[in-house]
Amino acid sequence: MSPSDILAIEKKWQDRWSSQKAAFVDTTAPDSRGTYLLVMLPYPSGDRLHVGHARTYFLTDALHRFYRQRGRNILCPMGWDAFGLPAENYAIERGIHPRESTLANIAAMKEQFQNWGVLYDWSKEVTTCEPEYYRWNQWFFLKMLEKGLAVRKKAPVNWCPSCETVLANEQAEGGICERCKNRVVQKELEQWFLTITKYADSLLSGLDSLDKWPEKVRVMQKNWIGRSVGADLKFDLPSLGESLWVFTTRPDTVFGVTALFVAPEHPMVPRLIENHPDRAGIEAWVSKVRNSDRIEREAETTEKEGRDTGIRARHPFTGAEIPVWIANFVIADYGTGALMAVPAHDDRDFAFCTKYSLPIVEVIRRPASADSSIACWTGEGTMVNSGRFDGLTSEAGREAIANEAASGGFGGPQVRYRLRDWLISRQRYWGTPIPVVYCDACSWVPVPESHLPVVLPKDAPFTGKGGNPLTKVESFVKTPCPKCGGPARRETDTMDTFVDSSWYFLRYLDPENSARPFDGDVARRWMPVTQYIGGIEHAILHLLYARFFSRVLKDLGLVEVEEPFAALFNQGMITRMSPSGRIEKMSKSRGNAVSLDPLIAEKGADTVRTYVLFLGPAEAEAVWSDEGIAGAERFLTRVRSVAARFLDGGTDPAARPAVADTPAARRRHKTVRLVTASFERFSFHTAVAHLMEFAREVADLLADPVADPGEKATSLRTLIALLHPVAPHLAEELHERMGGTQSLLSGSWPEFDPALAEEDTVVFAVQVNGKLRGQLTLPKAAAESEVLAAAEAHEPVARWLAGKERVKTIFVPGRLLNLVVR
RNA sequence: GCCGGAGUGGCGGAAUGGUAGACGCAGGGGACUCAAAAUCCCCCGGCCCUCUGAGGCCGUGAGGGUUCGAUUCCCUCCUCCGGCACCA
Repeated sequence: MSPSDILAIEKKWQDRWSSQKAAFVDTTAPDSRGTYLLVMLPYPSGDRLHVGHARTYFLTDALHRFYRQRGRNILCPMGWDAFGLPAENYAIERGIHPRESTLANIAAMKEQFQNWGVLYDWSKEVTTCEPEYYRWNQWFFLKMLEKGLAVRKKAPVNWCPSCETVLANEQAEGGICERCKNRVVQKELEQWFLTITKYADSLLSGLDSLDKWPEKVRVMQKNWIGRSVGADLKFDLPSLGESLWVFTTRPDTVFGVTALFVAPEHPMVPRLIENHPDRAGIEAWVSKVRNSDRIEREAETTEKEGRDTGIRARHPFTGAEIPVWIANFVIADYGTGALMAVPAHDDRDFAFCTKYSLPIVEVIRRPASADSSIACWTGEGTMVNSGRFDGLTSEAGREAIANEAASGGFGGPQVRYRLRDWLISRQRYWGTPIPVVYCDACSWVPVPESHLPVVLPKDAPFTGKGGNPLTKVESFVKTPCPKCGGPARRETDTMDTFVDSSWYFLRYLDPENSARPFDGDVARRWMPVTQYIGGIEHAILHLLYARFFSRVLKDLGLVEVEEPFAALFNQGMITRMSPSGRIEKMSKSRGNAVSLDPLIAEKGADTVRTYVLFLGPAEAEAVWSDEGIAGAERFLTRVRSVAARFLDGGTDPAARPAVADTPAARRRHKTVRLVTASFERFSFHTAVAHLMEFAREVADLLADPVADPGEKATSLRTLIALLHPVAPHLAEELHERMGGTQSLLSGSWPEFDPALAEEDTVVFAVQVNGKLRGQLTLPKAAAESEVLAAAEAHEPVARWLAGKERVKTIFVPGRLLNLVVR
């Protein structure tokens, strides 16, 4: 068959699947329910999708088709994460409006999906940059405002000078902008936040129920949430008539406190230094620290620095006077932004106090077994120099001190999280307008629900200068105050695009709904998502936000489930040798991407799909090799020629086997069992391997002139049906030529008989002292005595038994006999 | 540093307590062909042997352990990859 024939057949089936709406599911029908298979929605980028991207879609499609063949009612939708910075930057560079380029990209990607033969229920398509979608972002925002879950507050935030916007904590990990990889700087700004921290405990404990999520992702989320158990303690500042709160995980070391450290951003800093003789010098130092970039400031290697405020605090237990310092390493928005320094038992405090010659007091005696050369003991031990607490273990001490603080009214047990509130304001055009109006008289006022959507104005000056183009669209900015009717200004910040992806899977279920974001009853029947598939890069960001949204929606009474994704699968990335000589993630910018379109035009989508699935375990990284595809190509060619030979031979394609139990039937049943199990455990590469093996067996069977015609036809039909998830075009075509009148997509998966799926004769391994000494072909059901008799009569085994005393015999039915001799 | 994951032929990998290397790539040999391509068949971890065999020994990062039997379970170590990292 020529390449053009192959492509023509692929086109024929693609057209047929799409015209017959093969993937359509009526989710809104009163009793509809089923399996929800979801793949992370793509960002419609201007670059065409390459091989590295395709893996997710191919394996999702294989599952989708497999489950359809097995008769499940399965929903697999697709949509577009259409807001985002690249489109806006493109507008600045090329003068093409983001909407225009985005819609063009969507059309191009959709065509690619069509050419790959991947099936989606396009009637559910969601495009997040459309007002019909983002109006519900605005609606959720208003609901969250009502509930106090959306708040405007001043906080230290990450500002990316290159993207000219603030970023959420999750999007500025390690002080690097997640998008452009530039360094971010700290700024103190008033911004909109979603109070994800209110759900910290629920987000953490919910992880335990996600037993079908990769352990890795759960651990990453757990660490990100960062729950710490300890105590809050109050230190009075008698000279100011105020007090300073600290959080510590080690209340047992409280008697070793020799200083308090506050963050340069701490609100009390101005008061602490107002009477300091070198106030100007300290202020200069504070602002220098505050303006430094995060990566520099948070690096562990950064030199610890501080300034003594001159203010003294009173130790709540000893009454001692201890100095209050401003320290550069104290993080403002963690805990209380202040901490108690215990240099004897904390490495950081030790480094700081040594540098500034602050006293070091040991209050935890290390266990006798511990290394005595370590200057700063941060482990557990026994309390000493701690008054009446002496002798307590660290563990008991933590509780005792915290309780003492509680009863004394100067603190108590406390749990703190590393997680920060989700900063959603973005000073960019291409996003969901935040539905708020600023009025001189009324402060900020929410846009009334009835005025939604606040539509993003089409015309905006994309100059790349002077920040957000939205601020320059007067017709958008100027608006009457919804409360007093006076002149007011609209909020020009837009929402983080992760808001869009936090609930799109709910909109898929009911995309036409114009009265509500989605129907609650539909959501009740289709949530949670049965299987979610996507890249590990979203382990924290998207998956955490979506889990947060689900909780909020549950509290709003819109959904019933707290966890939106029952099972998660992260496919491994595809790598390839770069021009630099390294094996790297496939990407256009690294110059190692393999374009899909030409490859498909040359070899057909089925071949590319088969090879990509065959590369290796789907969850592991896979190295692409240009030569390897030959194997997939040969395999499909063999299937074609085997089928052609059969069809030319004039045997009835619908024939059934005359006898149920034949060696060929056993191989067939076994293959069905193996391939079914492989798909069930996402082992696509072994599924293909079993199919390759079976294709050879079928070829041999068809070449056998005396074989049962019914067996031949059935084996070939089985091969075709099993091949469908991997190479659907070829499978559908051969199925049709074999007389199939209905698509393989509906309920065509072959059943297997467990009794026939096992070989009836097997090769028994005979071991002597655990070493293989012979192989005996015997009935699978052979009893121990039969195998033993055969083994003893078997010369190579007998040789090892001669003159030895038999100590023990281990028999594994159907597998092996091990004779232990002395 | 802490937390995950992984180390198996020339290469991708299979086998999760029971015959290590399924399936495929690359390589070698053969058939077909005037020839080539394609296709088909065979071989393909290393070493050893005057019993060339239904032969022996070694072999799944290294070392130890449990077991009749370990790629698989346990301990120690090495290497690589990923994540987090001044969060008190």
